Amino acid sequence: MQTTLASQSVLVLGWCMADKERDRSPKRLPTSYDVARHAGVSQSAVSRCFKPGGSVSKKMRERVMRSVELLGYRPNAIARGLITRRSNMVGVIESNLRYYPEVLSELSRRFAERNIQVLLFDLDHESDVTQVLDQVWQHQVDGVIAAAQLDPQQIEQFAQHNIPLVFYNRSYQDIPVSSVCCDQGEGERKIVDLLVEHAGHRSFAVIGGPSDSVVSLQRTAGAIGRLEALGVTDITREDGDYSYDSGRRAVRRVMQSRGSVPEAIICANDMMAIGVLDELRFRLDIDVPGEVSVVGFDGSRSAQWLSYDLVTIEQPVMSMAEAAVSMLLGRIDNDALPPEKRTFSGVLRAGSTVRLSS
Amino acid sequence: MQTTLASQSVLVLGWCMADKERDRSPKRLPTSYDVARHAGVSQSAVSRCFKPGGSVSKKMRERVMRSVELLGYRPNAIARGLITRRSNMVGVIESNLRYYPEVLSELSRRFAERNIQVLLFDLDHESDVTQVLDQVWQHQVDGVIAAAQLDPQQIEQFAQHNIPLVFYNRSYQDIPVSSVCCDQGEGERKIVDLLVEHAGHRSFAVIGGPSDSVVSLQRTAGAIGRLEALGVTDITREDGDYSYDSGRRAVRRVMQSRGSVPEAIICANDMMAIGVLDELRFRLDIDVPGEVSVVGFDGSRSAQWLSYDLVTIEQPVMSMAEAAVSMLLGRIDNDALPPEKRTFSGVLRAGSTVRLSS
DNA sequence: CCTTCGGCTGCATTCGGAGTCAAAGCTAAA
DNA sequence: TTTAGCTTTGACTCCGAATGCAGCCGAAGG
Repeated sequence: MQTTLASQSVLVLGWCMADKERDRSPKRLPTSYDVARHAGVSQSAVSRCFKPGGSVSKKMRERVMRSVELLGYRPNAIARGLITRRSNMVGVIESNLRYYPEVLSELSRRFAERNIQVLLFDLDHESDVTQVLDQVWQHQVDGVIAAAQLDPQQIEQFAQHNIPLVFYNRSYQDIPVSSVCCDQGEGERKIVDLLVEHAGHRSFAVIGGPSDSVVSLQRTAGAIGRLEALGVTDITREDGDYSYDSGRRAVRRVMQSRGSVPEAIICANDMMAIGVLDELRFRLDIDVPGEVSVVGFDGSRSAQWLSYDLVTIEQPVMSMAEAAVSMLLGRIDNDALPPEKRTFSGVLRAGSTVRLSS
Repeated sequence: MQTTLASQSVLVLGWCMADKERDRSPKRLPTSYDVARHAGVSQSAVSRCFKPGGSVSKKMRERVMRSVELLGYRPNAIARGLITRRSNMVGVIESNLRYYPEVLSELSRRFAERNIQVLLFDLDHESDVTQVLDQVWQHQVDGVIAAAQLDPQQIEQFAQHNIPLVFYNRSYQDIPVSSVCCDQGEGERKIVDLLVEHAGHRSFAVIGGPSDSVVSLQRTAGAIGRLEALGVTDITREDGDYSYDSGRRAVRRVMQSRGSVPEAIICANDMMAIGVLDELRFRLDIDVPGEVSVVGFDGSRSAQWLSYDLVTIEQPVMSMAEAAVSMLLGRIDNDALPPEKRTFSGVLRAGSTVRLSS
């Protein structure tokens, strides 16, 4: 239909008058050419008015801006992106959006402040990355923040495509790649020390997260490693999938397999810890912290709710998000910046789910 | 390594043959021209190979695809978008991301299935829309799902720009615009009927959400309207901001202002209801449901946790997300589709925070 | 053997803004 | 008044993929 319209207008207007009198179909946004024609200047001039520090006289700028206002012109980010090779979009790959909304929210806000848009890639499982990466390449994002596990080959692709990549809470020891992490192992060690040294516990259950989550592996490995280092041998291990329900189920299995309640239950995240708490209190009728201590990891909102008041490790989400954003933007502006790994310590949150021996 | 391959092949083929031997800087992604040259065909042919139903012979397709594999070519979505005027991106404007992650998660997943990317716009307050809209126009999204309030003028801009718009949980009675909603008023009526008719309550507190949230207004108006229709006059009103803490504070104010506990407290969302529950039980030492009934709205995950087991209205998030996505895509494919408003009923969730008189 | 028809293919153009370059305008000094 | 030196401006090209059109080729039919 556009074509029909176009040829009609050519017919009506005749060829001679305007050099390029393409018909702008009514619903089409005005382009820089439209503004230029309206203001009686060249397209380059319009473009320069939108470039910070562009060489334009005051008079020209005013004149152009008046037409811009009048026509409601907005520069077309797609066209700009094509020529500048900058889309002003970053990709955020996240696999547990529903459990960790704060992270995305913080990231998106900080990018928005800098006029950068977030293209969202939400994974069902961390293992689904492959299809998603294809989309990432196609959309020419300027950089990517990955809160999901990539394999070394995939990371290498980022280097080849020259797209900056910053991991959020995933670290790779052997690969030179930027990351912002909360020190999972250290956090678990703090927790174990508390449980063993201050609470005097000697029998444990460790409830891990999904097997494709490296963070979960690090947390459970950290906890178990420290327990063993302290000479604790009574450790029951069960896994969940980070969800509340899986925490409830896991604690049942713990009870079944060991026949009695351990002195402490260490969960790979808060959500499962909350499930464990509820199952213990409301289904198994076991008192926390009277009969068993329960701890989590994350420092999520709900951990602080009065019903739970969970002992956990708080990840400094704000600082981590800020770090991730500034690292990524730094690498977008200067692709010579070397990979950098930043690790934040989690903070032990006091709560009432651990029985401290007095 | 891919790049190495590419330049090698160029080297082998020699310079003379290609008319436009522009230097492809090493880290630059291969373009359709590179593929064309490598396969010894025209750029149009490459392009056609990526168009479903494109007119290409089997032999040609195989040949091109071999080069595509070898060079690691991926069509550039930006360039494509410029010429097709389709970015294959939709904008999602959301203001309460941290409270309602499921919605975004569901939307994003369903769009991803259809190979459409989500450009995220997260607002601090619903009132911040203006700046965000500018970004929306610039990025040439194909459509927008708005879980935030827009004013009529802003809605009109979507029409002018010919960008399909579907509201999620915001409705406008007088303006012809598409929306998917949960019937807030009906939900509250169900709740009030339960509290008045089955529980026999006659004194109420209503805790509303932030004043710039229309959904909150609809909910509180629905509740209060029904209460008055049933002849209830003892209604205390306080407002929060949807957060847990604001729920706790609000219930304190309720107690202060009326001096005693009402028979039931109706909250504009689950999060505040949970705050109310915790404050009542752990700070004010008031039994729920023994001394007061508490109800929420949303049907969020945490409402179902055993510690709360909240009576609430469950919004059919899956159906609503699916509806929103298909409505939007429908209007993107066919801009003649008229506005459509779809309303889903919420489902009353039984729980243990209401004392039913036997 | 020639024509016709349909399927493939390549050429050239298009999308909208950015940047290069040379020309034009302006100011100030000679 | 002239000229050097600077700022401002416009013409033109480019980014990378999609597509209308014309030409080409092969198969089938006369």
